[in-house]
Amino acid sequence: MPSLDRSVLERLPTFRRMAGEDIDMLLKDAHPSRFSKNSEIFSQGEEARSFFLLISGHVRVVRTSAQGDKVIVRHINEGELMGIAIAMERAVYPASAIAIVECLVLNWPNSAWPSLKSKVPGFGTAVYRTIGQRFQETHDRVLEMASEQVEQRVARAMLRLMNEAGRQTADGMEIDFPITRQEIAEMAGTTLHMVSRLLSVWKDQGLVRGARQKIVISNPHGLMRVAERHRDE
Amino acid sequence: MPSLDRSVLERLPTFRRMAGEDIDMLLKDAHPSRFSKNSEIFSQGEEARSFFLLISGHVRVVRTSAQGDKVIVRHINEGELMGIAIAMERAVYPASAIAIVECLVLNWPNSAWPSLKSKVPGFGTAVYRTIGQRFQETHDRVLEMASEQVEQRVARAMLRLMNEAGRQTADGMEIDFPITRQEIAEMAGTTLHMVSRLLSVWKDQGLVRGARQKIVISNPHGLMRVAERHRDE
DNA sequence: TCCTCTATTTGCGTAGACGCAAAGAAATTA
DNA sequence: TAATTTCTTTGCGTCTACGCAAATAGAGGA
Repeated sequence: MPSLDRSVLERLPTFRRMAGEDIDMLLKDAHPSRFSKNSEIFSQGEEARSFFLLISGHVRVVRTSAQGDKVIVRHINEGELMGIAIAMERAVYPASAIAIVECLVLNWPNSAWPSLKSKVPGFGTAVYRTIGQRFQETHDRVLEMASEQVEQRVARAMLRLMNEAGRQTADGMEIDFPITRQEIAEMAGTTLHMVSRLLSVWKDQGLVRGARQKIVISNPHGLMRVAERHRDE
Repeated sequence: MPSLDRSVLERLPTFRRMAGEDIDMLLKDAHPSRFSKNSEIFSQGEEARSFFLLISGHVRVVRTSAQGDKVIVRHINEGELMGIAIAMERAVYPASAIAIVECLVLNWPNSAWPSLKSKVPGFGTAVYRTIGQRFQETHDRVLEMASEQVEQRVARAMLRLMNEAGRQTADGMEIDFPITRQEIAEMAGTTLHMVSRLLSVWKDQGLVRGARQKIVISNPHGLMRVAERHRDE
C-alpha cells in the first residue's frame, strides 16, 4: 500500500509528464523512509539493494579513496534520484550518501527495477536521462580539475551550489543547507585554507557573504566573472 | 544485408553470451565503415545520429572546454562501444572521437536503438553496464585529480594505457598505438614538460623505455608502486 | 641527401597552492 | 556561566608544478 499520495510525485519535474496510473504503479513498490541529519542513506562499497528518490531535504554524495581522500561527488536535491546503481548493472554503491538535513526519501527495492522499467517506460527514460546529465557533469568536472586554477574551481563549486540549492534572500542567494569550508574544498579539490582565503577576498569585493556553515552569494554575476577568468587575463 | 559475419561479434566479450539470432538481429541494422588515421568518427557538440562499436583499431575520445583546454576522456579499444549518447537520452555527442590508427567501426543509426534494446535484451544490458563502468572510472578520475600529485597521476595514466592497450614484447609492455607526451599530459591533467621529466626519471630507474610516440613499460610493478606512493611516504 | 616539421628533453625562474601552526569566533555541552 | 568542541581565519615558509625558452633528435618529404 503506498503511504504517499500521487501529488507528491506529480509536483516533481521528472514525473510531471507521467500518467496518473503510472505514478500509482511506481508508488505501489515504493516505501518512504526518514533519515535524520548526518545519517547515512547508503554506503560506498555496500551491496546495492535499493534505489531512492529524495522527497525533501538535501543529501551529500561522497566518494572516498583507498588512501582516505574524499570528494563530494554531488548534492542531491528535492525530487532527484540517487543510488541508481541497478540501472547501470552495478552490484555495489560507488559512493556514500549522507543526509545533510532531516530527509524524507522514497525507496524502491532493486527487485522492482526490471518491471518498473518495462511497465513504466517514462521512468526508465527519466533514470537514463539523469545518468546522462550526471555523466556529462562529471566529465566537465574532470576537465575543470585538469585545466583550471583553484580560484576558478572554487568559484564554480559555489555557483553549482547556488544553482542547485540557492534560495533568494535579502542579501542574495543563500545556500539552503549548512556547508563548511572543508566541504567546499572537497567539492573543488583543494584545502579548506584556500577556500577560506578566497572567501575572504570575495567578501572584501562584495561578491559573497559568509558565516559559520553558511554561504550567501551577493553578486552571482561577479562570481561568474571570476569563474570564467582564464589564466592569462 | 549485413556485410559482416557473426563471428566478428562472437569473439568479443560483450557479445560472447548472446544467441546467434540476436547477433544477427544486431548486424542487420549495422553497417561497417572505415576511418583513416587521425580522422574524426564523431564530433563534440554534433547531433548524435549513430552509435558505434570499434571492431579494430584504437580511438581517442577527447573533450574540449570553451577555453580550448583538452582532456583525453578515454581510449576505446577493439570490441568496445562508443558514442552511445542515445542510451542516456543525449541529443549531442559530449566529446569527439578520433581514430588513432586506421579503424574498422560498426555503426548503428540511433533510430535502431529502441527496438534493439527491447528485442535484444542482452544488448541493452551490455550498453548500460558499459556506461556504469565508465561512470565509475570517471569518478575515480575526479578523485585522483583532486587528491593526487602529478607524478602519481601520470603513473596511473600509463598503467591505464597498459591495461587497455598493452602488448607484451621483449622489452616489456608496449602501448599498442602511437602516443605523444602531450597526449599523456592530457590524460593526466598536466603539461608535456612534466611528463617528459617524469619519463626521464623513470627511464633512469629502469621502469619505462620511451621513444618518439612510443612507450614501453619495462617494470609494471615498479610503476604501480610509484602510482600508489602517497604524499607522505 | 638535405630540409622541414614535429616531438622530446632539459634548464631556469616564478608563482600558485599547500602544510603547518596559532589565534579567533561561534556553537554545544556540562 | 564556564568549558569544550568545531569551524574559520590568517600568517609564514616551502615546494610542486608551470611557463618560457632553447637545444636536441627523429621522421618524412622534396
